[in-house]
Amino acid sequence: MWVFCQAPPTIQQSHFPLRTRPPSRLHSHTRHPTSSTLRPSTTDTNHQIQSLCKKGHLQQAIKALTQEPKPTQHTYELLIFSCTIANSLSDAIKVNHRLIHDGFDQDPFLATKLINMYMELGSIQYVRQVFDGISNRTIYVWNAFFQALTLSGHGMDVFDLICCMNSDGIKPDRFTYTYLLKACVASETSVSLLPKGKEIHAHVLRHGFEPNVHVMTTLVDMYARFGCVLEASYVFSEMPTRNVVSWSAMIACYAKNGRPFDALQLFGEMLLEVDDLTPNSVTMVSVLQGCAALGAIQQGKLLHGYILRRGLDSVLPVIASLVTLYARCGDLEMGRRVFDHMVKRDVVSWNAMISGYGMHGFGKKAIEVYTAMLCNKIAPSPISFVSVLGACSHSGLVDEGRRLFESITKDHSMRPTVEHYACMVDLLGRANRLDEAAKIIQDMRIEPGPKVWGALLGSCRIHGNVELAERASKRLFELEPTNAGNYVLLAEIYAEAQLWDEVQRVKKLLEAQELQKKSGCSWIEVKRKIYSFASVDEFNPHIEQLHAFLIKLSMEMKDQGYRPETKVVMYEVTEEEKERILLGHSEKLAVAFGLINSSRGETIRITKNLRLCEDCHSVTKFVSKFANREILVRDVNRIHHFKDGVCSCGDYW
DNA sequence: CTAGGGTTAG
Repeated sequence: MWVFCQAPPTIQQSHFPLRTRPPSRLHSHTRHPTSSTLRPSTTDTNHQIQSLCKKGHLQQAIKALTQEPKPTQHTYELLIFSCTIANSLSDAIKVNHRLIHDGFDQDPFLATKLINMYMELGSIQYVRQVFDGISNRTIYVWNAFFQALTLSGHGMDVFDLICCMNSDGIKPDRFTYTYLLKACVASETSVSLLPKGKEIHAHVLRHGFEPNVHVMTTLVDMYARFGCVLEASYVFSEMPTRNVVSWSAMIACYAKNGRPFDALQLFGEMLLEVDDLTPNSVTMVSVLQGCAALGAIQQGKLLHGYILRRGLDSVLPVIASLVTLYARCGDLEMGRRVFDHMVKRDVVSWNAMISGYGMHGFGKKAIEVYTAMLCNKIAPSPISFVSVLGACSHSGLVDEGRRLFESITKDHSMRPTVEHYACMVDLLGRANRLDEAAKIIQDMRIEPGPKVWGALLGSCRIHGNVELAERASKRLFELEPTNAGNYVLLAEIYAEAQLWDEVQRVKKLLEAQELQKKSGCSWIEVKRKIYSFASVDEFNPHIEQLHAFLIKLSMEMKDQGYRPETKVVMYEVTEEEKERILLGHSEKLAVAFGLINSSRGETIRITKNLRLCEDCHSVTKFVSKFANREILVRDVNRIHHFKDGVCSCGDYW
């Protein structure tokens, strides 16, 4: 078990001159022969244009350009830079025309600059025009073009072009490889480009780029984005040299691919590294994510302290992650406090706060924060709407949600995405307005994806609607045949309706594809250590004690009116057997463990990987009353706050 | 001219 280690010293040595080399010239590659280095005395107008550019007076610079018969390469370099800063495509085109007129169109240095400029200005057509227009293509020109294609989502084109580059006799360099790898993950194709990525990986090794940290880190990141944790960790472990970025990439890989524990563990290893490796804000964001996923609030508070000591507490992404950490760990007040202390807030930090309130079931509060954001003149992002609609959904605020959904188009002139539709279906479905939810899908102007149908199926599960569930699952089985969750949901719906033949049929579908139901798992943090419990777990060292505890508890509760919700058990077995299965649910084990291993008055915080089942929910309500304990359970959807026999979700989840 | 990061999610 990873225990947090001592933070490295905060103060860094800085006796040495920070710059060991004099500032180099911008680029070492071919400059135009007319460049100022070869022709020291250039005209006054050239000087004038250059200084106007440096002062940011682009319009005047362009005006002066018309009066200069022989602008130099350097003059054009500065003009191009100015157009980028001014974000003016029309001026860029003007300058470009004049540049061609002056015979610089075959200058690879300026072509590279032009490509970068048009990329910044978001015009891939002009990028292509520049590239097509130049025959003297240096590796810089190729790389700039690849970068532009990759960043604009045209990564696929890169793979065709690499052949042309080869036949031009130009060899890919370390920069080319990073762009190629990025193109694999950045391309929007229906088929995965993972095989392509592996192919490039082989090239990288064969051509001796293994010592290059940038290339190798990009490889780690590529595998991470394809969800190939094993491959990523292999590349990482084989890297001859690693720096903060490589470590951060690997930690992020774990955090993003459902391996939060490994993320924290790797962070611990990073702190122990002897080299002067100091985690930075980017590292901390991923570590905080890991902590939030684990619900490890004690570890999280240590990290918060570390962040304060390191002075990283003014970095926006770090604060947003802290807000989320506290919210997801159940300490909404602390999240709010962090949020309130922010000097400047961007849309992401507002979103974090909105969703924080949402997952705790404070829908009205979430809408309040959303409104406050608008008052602060922060434009909502698509995620703002997902957050606030999700909040409405958890609190059953149907009308408010409807209004917000309409405001997406009406007030913010944005188009609702599938995610937004999924939120609406969830909102209506949960509120048992299944027909309206189905109608939303019917009237959708975009293709309802798996998220939308999934939201409908989930609602059918809550309200036991077999007929609609069959319709939704039929579509889902087509759209994502290998998602076990969909089969399980349908089976649960059949089981609740006592349609055992159908349950068997769905289970067979699952087995035929060798898919498995995700097994339930709950965990709890005690003295900075995580203890996890699985639903069928005879190897757990505490299991006998916990079972005895639960059996006793269940008898006491039965005297007080508790009736096991045996309908949630998906097996056709006796009532007695069902009760036994229910008592073995991971969440109850975690609650029992928490009660045994914490002191009175201490809040018990549990995290679960699936949705809370009805029986666990009602048992936890009982326990909160009889043991007089506050219990927080975070399931996949939201946070349940149990106190005095009631849950904050109002039995609506 | 290069690499890693925040908010949402049935």
